[in-house]
Amino acid sequence: MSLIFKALSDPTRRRVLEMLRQRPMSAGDLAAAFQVSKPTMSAHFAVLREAGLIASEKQAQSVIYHLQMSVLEEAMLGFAQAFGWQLHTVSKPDSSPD
Amino acid sequence: MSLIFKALSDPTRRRVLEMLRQRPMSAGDLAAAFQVSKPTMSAHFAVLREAGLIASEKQAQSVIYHLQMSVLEEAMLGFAQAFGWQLHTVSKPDSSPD
DNA sequence: ACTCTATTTCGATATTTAGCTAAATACAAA
DNA sequence: TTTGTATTTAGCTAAATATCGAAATAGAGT
Repeated sequence: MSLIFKALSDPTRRRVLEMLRQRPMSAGDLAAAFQVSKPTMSAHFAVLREAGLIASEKQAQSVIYHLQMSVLEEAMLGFAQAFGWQLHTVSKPDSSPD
Repeated sequence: MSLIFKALSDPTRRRVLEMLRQRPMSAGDLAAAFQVSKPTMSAHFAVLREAGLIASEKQAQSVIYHLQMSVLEEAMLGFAQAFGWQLHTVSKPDSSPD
């Protein structure tokens, strides 16, 4: 729980999660969306990975990250419960029409 | 949002919030529930206060802290929304019968 | 075997954090 | 006004974090 909240305490990392909610993305594509250096972004990815919030697969030269929605959801669920709230899924974001 | 998640990233501070969900408590009573020194607890209170999660009134010698439930709730609500969840209040804890 | 691209690791520095003890403050009470 | 109780501030250390540029690694393509 601490690792997850720590990961969420940085706005860059929260935005990464929101971006990954739309679709999986490569480290480079994600990094391009922010002002900081790639090594810094790589460190942010590591924090998110260690919290279990994202996972990656290698694809050719690229590393593709994707959100581990269930981990985020269970953490929020547990926390919400402790404060007398209930959490439920409303919708997934639109996927691009094909 | 960052201040709130930062505040929540420490287990001591999360437990303080849970205790204050039951009832307002003095700094000393709260501190007595943990192993760490009172100055350390005071620093934790400061972090929670700066995040807006708790507030205090002076009462004689004591400082009574209470949870700012609405701040916590709005933060969670906003975050939940960004991930397609909905949050709603289920119950308040039992107050002592009189 | 090179070379290019993508990403991470390394090494450095600066800042923040959590913890402590000792000292200061605030207020009550004697 | 001195004493006692509650809490915070000050000053410190050790550990963790965020950031960078440079170097290392991994794969693909030539």
